[in-house]
Amino acid sequence: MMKTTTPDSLATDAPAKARGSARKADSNRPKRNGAVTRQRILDVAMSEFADHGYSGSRIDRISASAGVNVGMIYHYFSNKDDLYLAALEACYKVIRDRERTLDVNEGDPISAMRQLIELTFDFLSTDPYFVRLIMSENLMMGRIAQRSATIPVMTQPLLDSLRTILKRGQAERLFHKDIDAENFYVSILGLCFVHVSNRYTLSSMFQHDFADPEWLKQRKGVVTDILISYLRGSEV
Amino acid sequence: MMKTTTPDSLATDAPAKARGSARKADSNRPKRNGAVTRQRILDVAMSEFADHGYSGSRIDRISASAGVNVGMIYHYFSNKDDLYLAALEACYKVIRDRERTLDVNEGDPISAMRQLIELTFDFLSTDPYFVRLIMSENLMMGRIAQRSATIPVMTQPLLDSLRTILKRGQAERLFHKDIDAENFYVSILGLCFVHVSNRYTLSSMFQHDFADPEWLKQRKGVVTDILISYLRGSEV
Amino acid sequence: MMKTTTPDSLATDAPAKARGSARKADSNRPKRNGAVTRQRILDVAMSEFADHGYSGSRIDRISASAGVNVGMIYHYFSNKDDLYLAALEACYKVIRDRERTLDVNEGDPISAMRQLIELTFDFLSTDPYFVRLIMSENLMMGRIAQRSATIPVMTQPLLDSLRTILKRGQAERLFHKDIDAENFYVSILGLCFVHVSNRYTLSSMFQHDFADPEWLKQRKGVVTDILISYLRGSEV
Amino acid sequence: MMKTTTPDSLATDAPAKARGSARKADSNRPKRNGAVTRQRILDVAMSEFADHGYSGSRIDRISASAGVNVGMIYHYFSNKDDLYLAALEACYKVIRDRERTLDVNEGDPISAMRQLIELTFDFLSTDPYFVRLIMSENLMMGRIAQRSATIPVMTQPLLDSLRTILKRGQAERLFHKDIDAENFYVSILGLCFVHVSNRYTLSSMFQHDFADPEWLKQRKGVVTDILISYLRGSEV
DNA sequence: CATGAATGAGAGTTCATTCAT
DNA sequence: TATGAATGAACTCTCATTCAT
Repeated sequence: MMKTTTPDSLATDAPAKARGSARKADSNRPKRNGAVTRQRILDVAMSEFADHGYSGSRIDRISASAGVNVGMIYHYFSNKDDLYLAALEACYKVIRDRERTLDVNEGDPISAMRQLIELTFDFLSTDPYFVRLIMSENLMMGRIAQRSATIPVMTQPLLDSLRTILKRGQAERLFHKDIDAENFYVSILGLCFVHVSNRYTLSSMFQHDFADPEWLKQRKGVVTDILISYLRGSEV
Repeated sequence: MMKTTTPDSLATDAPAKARGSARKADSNRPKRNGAVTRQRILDVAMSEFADHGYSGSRIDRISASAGVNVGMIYHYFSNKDDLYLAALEACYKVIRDRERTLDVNEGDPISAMRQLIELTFDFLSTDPYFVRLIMSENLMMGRIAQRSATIPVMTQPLLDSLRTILKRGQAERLFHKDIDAENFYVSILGLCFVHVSNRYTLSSMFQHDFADPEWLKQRKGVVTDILISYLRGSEV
Repeated sequence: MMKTTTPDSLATDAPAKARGSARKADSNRPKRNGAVTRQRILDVAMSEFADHGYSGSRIDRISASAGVNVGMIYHYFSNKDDLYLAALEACYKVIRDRERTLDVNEGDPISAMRQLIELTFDFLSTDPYFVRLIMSENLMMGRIAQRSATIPVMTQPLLDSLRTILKRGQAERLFHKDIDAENFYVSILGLCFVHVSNRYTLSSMFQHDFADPEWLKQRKGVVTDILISYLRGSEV
Repeated sequence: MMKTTTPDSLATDAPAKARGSARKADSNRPKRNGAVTRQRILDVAMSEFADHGYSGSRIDRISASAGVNVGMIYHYFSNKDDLYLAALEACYKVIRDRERTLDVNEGDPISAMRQLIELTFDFLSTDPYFVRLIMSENLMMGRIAQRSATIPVMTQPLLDSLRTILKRGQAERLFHKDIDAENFYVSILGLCFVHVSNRYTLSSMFQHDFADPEWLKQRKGVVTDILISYLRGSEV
C-alpha cells in the first residue's frame, strides 16, 4: 500500500535533529530527549492515521515505526484519542501556517486569490495525508476535533486573508458583491479536495488515475477558472 | 451518535415485505426467506458501514440490527470485504438510478444541467450514507471498489447524460467549448460533496452546523451559480 | 493437497450405479434412492476423514462433494460421530475382505505368508486412506472405534488365516515355534504401515519421497525378508 | 481422556524454576519473565497437540493450562501453525538428543544396535506424545514439518550413528552387507512405533490393551529379535 | 425424501492499555 | 525515562446441528 508521507520540514517546530524519517535504530540520536521522542511519535502517528484512519491505525505499528516503546506513546499522549487529536491539530497547523506565507495586501486581488487557490490545490494534492486525516475525522463525526480549542483559532487568519482579498476585489469592482468569505472557502475546498479525497472511487468510475501529474496540472487550471470566473461573474 | 438512514424505498428491488427498517421481532415476516434476509442484511450493512467506516463497522452489530444470526451474514456474503463491496455497489446503484430519472434531451440545456446539479446536491446532502461510504472506501485506497465490475459500468449512463447536455448547450452557443464531461462531473461532485464529507471539521473550523437546512438551501444556490456561470464563462 | 482416493470397486456392495467418483450433478442418477445416496455419502466421508482427520473434516464439504444436502447426512447417519464410525468400519471391511481372498491352505506356508505380507504392504501403500483413517482414529484414542461391534468380529478370519499358516509352517519345521499370531500381525502391520503413516515426517528427515514406486518396490522386498527370516530364525 | 505428559526434564533448557507441570497460580514464580513464559507455553502446547492433534487442539486450553493470557501465545509464537512447528521441533530435539547419549563406537556392534533399538522402543512407548505429534503432522501431510530447517539437520547424527554401527558390524562379519542405514531405521521405527500409534485400533481388533507393561516387555524382546536376526540373516 | 435457511456456541486472532521491572 | 510482558475484551469467522418448507 502506498504510504502518505508527512512533510517533515513543516510538521513541527522541533529541533532539526528530530526530523527526517522515523527509524528504528539510530545510534546517533540522543537516548533521552523527551521533546524529540514526542515529536517522532507525532510524525509517525500523522502518517499512520492518514494511512489507515482512526480504527485502522495501530498503536503497535506507530511505536515500531517511531522506534520507541508502546509505553512511551502513553507517556506522552495518554491514549489513542489524544494522540489522534494531536496529529489532527499538527496537521491543521501545517496548512494554516502555509496560508499565512501569502501577502494578501500586495498585488492585484485576482492574482492574490489565484495564489491562495493554487496553494490550497497544491498542498492538498501533494500531501494527501492532510486530506486523509480530515476524512477520517469526519467519518468519526468529529468526535475528536470537537474537543479541539486550537482548530477554530487557527482558522481565523485564513478567514481574515479571504476577507481582505474579497474586500479589495470588491472595492476595485473586480469581484461581485454577494460573496461570503466562509462560503467561498467551502467552494475552494470542495474543488481542491475532491479529486484527492475521492481519488480511488473516481478511478473506479472513470478508469484512470486522478493523481496523474498531467491531469492535476490541467485540473488546477480548471479549478482556478471556475472560482475566478465566479468571483467576477455578476459583471455579466 | 447520529445514525445515517438508508433509503429503504430505493436501495433494493426486493419485495415490499422486506422493506422497512430492520427489526428484531416481526411476527408477520416469513421465518425463512433467503432473498429477504439477504436484503435486510445488506440494508443494515449500508448504514453500518456509512456510520463507522470499514474497520469501525462490526459484524455483530449488523447481525443484531438485521435481526439475524452472525452466520447468516457469512452465508450470504462470505466475508466482511464482500459485504462491504455489496453495500458499496448498492449505494452507487441508488444514485446512478436516480440520475437516470432525468430526461436530458428535453427542455433547455441550462435547466437540464441545473436539475442534474440540484439532484446531486440534494441526494448527497439528504442521504449522507452515500458520502460516508465513498469516503470510507477512499480511506482504504479503493481496496474494495477496484474489485467491482459494475461501478464503471454504472458510470456510463451518467457520462452519457452529461455529454448530451453539454453538446446541446454548445450547439446552442450557451456553453463554451472547452468543457470535458468527466472533468465537469468532478467539479459538480466537489461542490456538492464537501460540505457533507467535511461537515464536522468545517463545523470545528467555523463553529456552525453545515447541515442546517437554511444554510444548505443557500449553498445549493451558490453551487449552481458557480457551475452554471462557469459553463457560460467564455462569454466574458 | 493430494487427495486420497477410496477404492470404489471395493468399498461397498452398493449397486454399480452408485459407484464412480462423487459428483454434484448427475442427470442420470435416480432422484430418490436411499441406498445409493447413503453410499455416496459414505464414500465421500471415507476420503474426507482420511484427508483431514476427524476434527479437520467438514460436514459441509462432505455434503457438497456427495452432491447431497446437509440434512441427508443427518438423515442417514445421525451425526458426525456415527458417520465417522460407518466410514471406519467400511474401511476395515475392505482390507479384511481382501485378506480373505487368499487361500491359506494351499501351497507352501512360506509363500502363503509372503502373499499375505505383500497383500498388506500393497494395500496400505496403494490406498493410503486406510492408513490415514486408522491414524486419525488412534489420535482420538479410539473414541469411536471402541463403540464398534463389527471390528473385532472382522478380525477373526485374519487371525485364523495367520494361525493356519503358522501352524502349517511349524508342522513342516519351516518356522520356529515361539511365534504368536497376533504378535506377528503387529510386526507385519508395523513394517507395512510406517512408511505410509510417517511418509511426510520421514520425508522431512531424510529429504526424499517415501511414496516413490522404486523405493516402495525395494522396501517391500526388505520387509518380506525381515519377516520371513524372523519366522525361520530359530534355525540360526 | 487420558493425558499424555511431556517429559519436563528433557523438553527444555529453561531454568529449573520453570519446570514442573503448568499451574495456574504459583506465588513463587516471577510475574514477568519472557523466557519462562514462552517455555511454559511450549511445554503445554506439546502435550495439547499430542492429545488432540492440530485441529483438535485449542489455543484457549493451552493458555489456560499454561496459566497465561491467550495474547501471550500470539506474542511469542505468532499463530497456531508456528506454535505447532515449535512443539514439533522441540519434540524431535528430545529424541535426537537422547539418541546421542549412546556411544556407538564402544562395545560390540550387536549390543550397540540392541541399545539403540531398545532406547527407541522405550522412548516411543513411554512418551506417547512424540508418536502422537508425529501422527498428527503426517495427517496434515507434513504441512508444518516441511517448513522446518532443523528437522533434517537433527537427523544427521542419528544416521551417522547407525552407519557407524552397521559398518563396524559388517567389518566384523556380524552383519550382512546389504543393509542401508536409512532403510533400517524405517524398520526400527515401524516396529517400535506401531503398537503406540495404533494402540487403540489394535485394542479394538484384538480386545486387549497394547500399553500393558507385561505385553510391552515381551514385545520389546520380539522387536529386537526380529531386527537383530535380520542383520545377521545372510549368514544362513 | 429433500432442501438450504437459520442457530448458537466457540474457534483463532487482534489490540488498546496497564504495570512490574 | 524507558521497556516489553501481560491483560481482557472484542472481533471476524466457522461449524455441527436443527427445522420450516
